[in-house]
Amino acid sequence: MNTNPEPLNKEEFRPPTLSEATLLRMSRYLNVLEEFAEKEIPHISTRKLADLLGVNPAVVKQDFLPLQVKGQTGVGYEVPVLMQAIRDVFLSRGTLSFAIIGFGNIGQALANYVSFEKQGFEMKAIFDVNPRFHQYQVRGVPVEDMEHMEEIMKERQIDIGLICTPAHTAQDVADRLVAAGVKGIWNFAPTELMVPENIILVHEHLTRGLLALSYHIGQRHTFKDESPKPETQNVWSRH
Amino acid sequence: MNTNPEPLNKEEFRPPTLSEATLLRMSRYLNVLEEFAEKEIPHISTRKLADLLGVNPAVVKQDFLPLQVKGQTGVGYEVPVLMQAIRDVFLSRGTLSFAIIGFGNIGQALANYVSFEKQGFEMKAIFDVNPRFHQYQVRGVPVEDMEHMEEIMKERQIDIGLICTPAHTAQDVADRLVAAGVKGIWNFAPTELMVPENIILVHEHLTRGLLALSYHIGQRHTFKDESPKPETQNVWSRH
DNA sequence: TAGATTGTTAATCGATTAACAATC
DNA sequence: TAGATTGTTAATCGATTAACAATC
Repeated sequence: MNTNPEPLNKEEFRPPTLSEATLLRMSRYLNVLEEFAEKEIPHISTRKLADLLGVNPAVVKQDFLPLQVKGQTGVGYEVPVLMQAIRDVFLSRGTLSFAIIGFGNIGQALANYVSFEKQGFEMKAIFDVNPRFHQYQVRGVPVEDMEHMEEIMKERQIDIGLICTPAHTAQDVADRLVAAGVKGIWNFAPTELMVPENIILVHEHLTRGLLALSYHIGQRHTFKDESPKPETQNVWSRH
Repeated sequence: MNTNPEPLNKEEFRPPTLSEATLLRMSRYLNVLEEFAEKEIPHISTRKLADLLGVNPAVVKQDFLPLQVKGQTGVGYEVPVLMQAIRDVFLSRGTLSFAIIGFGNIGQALANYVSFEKQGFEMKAIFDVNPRFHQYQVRGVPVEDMEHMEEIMKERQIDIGLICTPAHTAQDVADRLVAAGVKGIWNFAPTELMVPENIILVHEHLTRGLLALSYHIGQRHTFKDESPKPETQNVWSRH
């Protein structure tokens, strides 16, 4: 991408460029660190983290390389310090606000999903075309009609839109979210979307899980079974 | 991986080994193909598919390499044929049944998520510890107490368990699912799990999306802006 | 034919893994 | 000290991309 080796001479903090694989692991590290913090376990090593996620310890070390954090040789990392360092990478710009579009099954589940708040994200609006939902509210946020969505979202300066509508209206909603000035879109509808270059688009591929499961089960029960299967001795591990 | 070039002499169909990245794209191809089938568009090319997903056409060609399907030079693939070929990779062993454990927000959303049925998966049970849910049912499937979960699941020969409980009980549920004889687990709780080698475990990392969004928005609005945006002219003086 | 696309091989790129000196 | 772990460099591996002959 960047071929000419320009010297890095600005030393102010800048979040490093992370691959999608690293980003995924980072969110998993954060889950683990939150558990450890709750249990007041003071330290954690790359080895431990790797064991928990089922990855090679070297990958954890590589992930931490660009972080603004120092571990203690022979001991590991301080849980709160490491946790903060990872959060800083993600939330360097402060907290973000979001709106949910579509108050169907998934929309309702996400509106009630408190983990988002715990991570510092604020739900500022919920929209649905169906009038029967307009009487509802979730933790103080009412379900509103979609007619004035753009104005409402601009007014409340909402950063992210969560598309929870059926697939055939998702592109339409995406266009309106762009018009409403969002910086990013999180798409839960099982369809591909077109958005301008400057909009961050994250797709939640819910059927991927089902298909991956089906594929791997098919693989295992067709071919792995050929060899051992004395109840496989239950070797517990992460994978 | 396989260095010695052993001749492929069994020509019965065997699903090829697919990477996680390929598996994810496969599920996206399927989404697109279903849309095209609905609109009765007869053909699709790797170029078109690549454009829709935002990937390089070469990656699509590579993904299709192990598929049991032939495209027409100069035309592309027949939509129904390609769709079936992809489904065959995933569902080679027939349909799978699943149970939902935990009838909270996410559990309810998944129980009502009809796409699973459309893909040929059958919901055979729903469990929750809370008695107030035991009066409910979703499309004929009642919410049952967790006490006899293992027996019920064995009896109904359920293949997959969807963990939709809070994080702190997820490992416990996983252990019981293993005891109940599932082949795979789909974990929606934000925690890492230990399961035996022979159990397929798929993790749905719901906070990943939020963090990825936050990270990319931070990146873009901090550094991409450096070029245009007149306020950020910022001539950096070295010292 | 001209234009488009498949299907494959080889080249490139990036991510994972191994290895180990430094250090608590 | 002995044992454990960090932090980094180099090697390996696998996935993506490029290129192009074959073909409709």
